[in-house]
Amino acid sequence: MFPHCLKMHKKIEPTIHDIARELKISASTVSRALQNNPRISQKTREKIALIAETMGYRPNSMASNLRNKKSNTIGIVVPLINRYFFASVISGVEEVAFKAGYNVVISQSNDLADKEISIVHSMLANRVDGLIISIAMQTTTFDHLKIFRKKNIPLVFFDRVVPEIETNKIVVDDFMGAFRITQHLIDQGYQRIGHMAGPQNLTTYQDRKKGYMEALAKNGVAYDDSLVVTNSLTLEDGEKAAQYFMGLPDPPDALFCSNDTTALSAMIYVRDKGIRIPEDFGIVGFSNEPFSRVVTPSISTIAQPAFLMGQKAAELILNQIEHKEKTFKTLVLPSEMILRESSARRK
Amino acid sequence: MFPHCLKMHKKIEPTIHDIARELKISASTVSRALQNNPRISQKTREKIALIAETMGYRPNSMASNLRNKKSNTIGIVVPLINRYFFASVISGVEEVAFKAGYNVVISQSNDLADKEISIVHSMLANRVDGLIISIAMQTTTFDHLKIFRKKNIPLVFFDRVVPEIETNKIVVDDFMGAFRITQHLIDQGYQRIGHMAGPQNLTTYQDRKKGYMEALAKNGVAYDDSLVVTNSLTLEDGEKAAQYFMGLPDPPDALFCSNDTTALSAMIYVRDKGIRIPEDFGIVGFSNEPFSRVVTPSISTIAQPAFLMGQKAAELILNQIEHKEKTFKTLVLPSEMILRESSARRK
DNA sequence: ATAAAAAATGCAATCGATTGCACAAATCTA
DNA sequence: TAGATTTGTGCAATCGATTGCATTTTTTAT
Repeated sequence: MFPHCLKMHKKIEPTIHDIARELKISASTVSRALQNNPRISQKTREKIALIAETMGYRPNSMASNLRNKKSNTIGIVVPLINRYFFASVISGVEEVAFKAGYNVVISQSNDLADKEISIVHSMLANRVDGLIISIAMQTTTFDHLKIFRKKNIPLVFFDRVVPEIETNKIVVDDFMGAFRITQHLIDQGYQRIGHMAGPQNLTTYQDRKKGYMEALAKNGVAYDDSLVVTNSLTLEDGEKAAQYFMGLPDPPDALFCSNDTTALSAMIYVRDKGIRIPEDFGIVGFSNEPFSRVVTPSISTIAQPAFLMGQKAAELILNQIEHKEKTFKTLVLPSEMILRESSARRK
Repeated sequence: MFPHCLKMHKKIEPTIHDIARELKISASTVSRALQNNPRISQKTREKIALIAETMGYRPNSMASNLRNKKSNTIGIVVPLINRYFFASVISGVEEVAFKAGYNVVISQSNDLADKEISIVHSMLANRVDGLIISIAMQTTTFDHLKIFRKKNIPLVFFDRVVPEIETNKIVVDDFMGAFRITQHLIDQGYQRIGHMAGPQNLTTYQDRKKGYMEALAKNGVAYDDSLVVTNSLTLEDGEKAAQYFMGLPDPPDALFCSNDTTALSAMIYVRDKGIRIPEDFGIVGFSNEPFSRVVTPSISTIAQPAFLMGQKAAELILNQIEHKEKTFKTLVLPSEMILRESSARRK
């Protein structure tokens, strides 16, 4: 209505057209100059850069995203942001993505399938250039993820992967980690080793259980179903399971828990029963939570390179986005066994 | 070139124009129908919804963002994503933002001023509708944040705020928390209480120190500069400081640390010297890190409602974005004192 | 049946950056 | 110096959704 009013609203962002008008040239030239297109002479480029600077010009990424059909955004979906493992992965993704000029949009499923589906659809609508995801415990259908394959949008699974979808995946060597730490318990002289297993719809927990079973088998120990409890691996689950184990007629003398949380609560339960750890009872966990190192006794566990996992996930997805990499890999990152007090029976 | 080829590339996303063509109506009508604009008849609206559904239409948010000059995105910048406190805040922000239909883009400054500035500029270029930030330890200039005030882009500080910038802020009652926990130490009969202070350019750590000093003053205890160490509050800093304290001719018999990390490392140092905690030496921290509850002895500390803080931050920024709220508040969330073993001298 | 009012739809410009192609200017060649 | 190159700029369409205004269609009133 009153075009001159624009002068009053200093907050209005300058565009390439404003720069063009200022210099009495065309917007195309400005656009090209700002991209350092060699077709524009050095002289004009400098002139334009100067004006852009003084006007406080910042390219409107919504406009260029639209034109380029590229959002420069990577989506990441995790069950819960404030879980150390996931936060570390996110941290790794962010680091690599930021350096490459990408934004990271984040969402959490709270381990609920419905929320996950809703999030993923929202990411699709927002035209993320790629999605990095660790699926929710609850998730059992995968149509929302198959869309990515159909539409050829880069997709990377980490940690909790979907076997039936062919795409890039990054996992930790759960099997090997579980195998080695179970072997470690055996080496320490523990005889009856129980296992706290996680939801068996997730391959990670399947593999941990398999590793446990394999170690037993390798050592000629018969598998005993009563020594395996499957639950959701919460603090409470750990305590309940410990109660079950210690109530058995022939209780175990060691426990391999599928995460550190349950290892901790089980440990506290056992200790409060007056049983000495590690002398009378050994406990090991999985994941190397920050607390595992500092509790007493400190908990032996398997460290997963979470930050590295995030970096690798970002690299993989950037490769797909920018180099149109077509082949899919499954990266298996080595896990690291960290031996601490909770299982150190033999010095 | 070969328009019919489009049929081969099923991956091409349908637009409102495709829907319009299909129904031989105009794109405007489709657009309005999809927004449930009452100007479009019920009949056509249903027809359009049906076709949109079968074509798998998803609005291109880049296009509507451009047109509406709104990104539907909230930026959040934290020093480090995988720190429990920050991860919890992010989690809270995400929850509220997602429900309101906003995306959350995340970045970490690694406590580096330069990276923070770079991130903030990138968020500006990406036209976030608002920014939630906890500044880096290193940050000492604030031009990159003042831009938001100038351009009238909603900005919310949390935890680590900038006093000189007038905007919405959310902090925990650091002063009160520090005061109460110092008072607690005094009540437990500790006589010489040291303080491990954090970087004094951050108000949070200033306030914690002030609370400590106030508690001493209230109880007629003279402030002793040699009992205060200021550092960056890392694990190593905590150990070094503990070493310093215990080497004093007249060492303290209790320590109020500005975070749990240093409380832990100091505690380990002191304990390893054969000093009994809490009998001979009391230690309290700040932040209620997950490990504080499970270490031995467990650490008394001040809990900050991180998740709530994130929710409130999101609510504040959404209010500014959507209701153009002009007035600024500073929300002071109550901190909670959590008493545990490390300071429980008197039963 | 007809004018007037109301309802439904379409046209065309817009948001800001990008880019193929055309055109103009500068430089070079003979 | 005319003609051929090379170099530098501009025009106008495009990306997909939105919206003020105009136009068409339907409904209501007379």
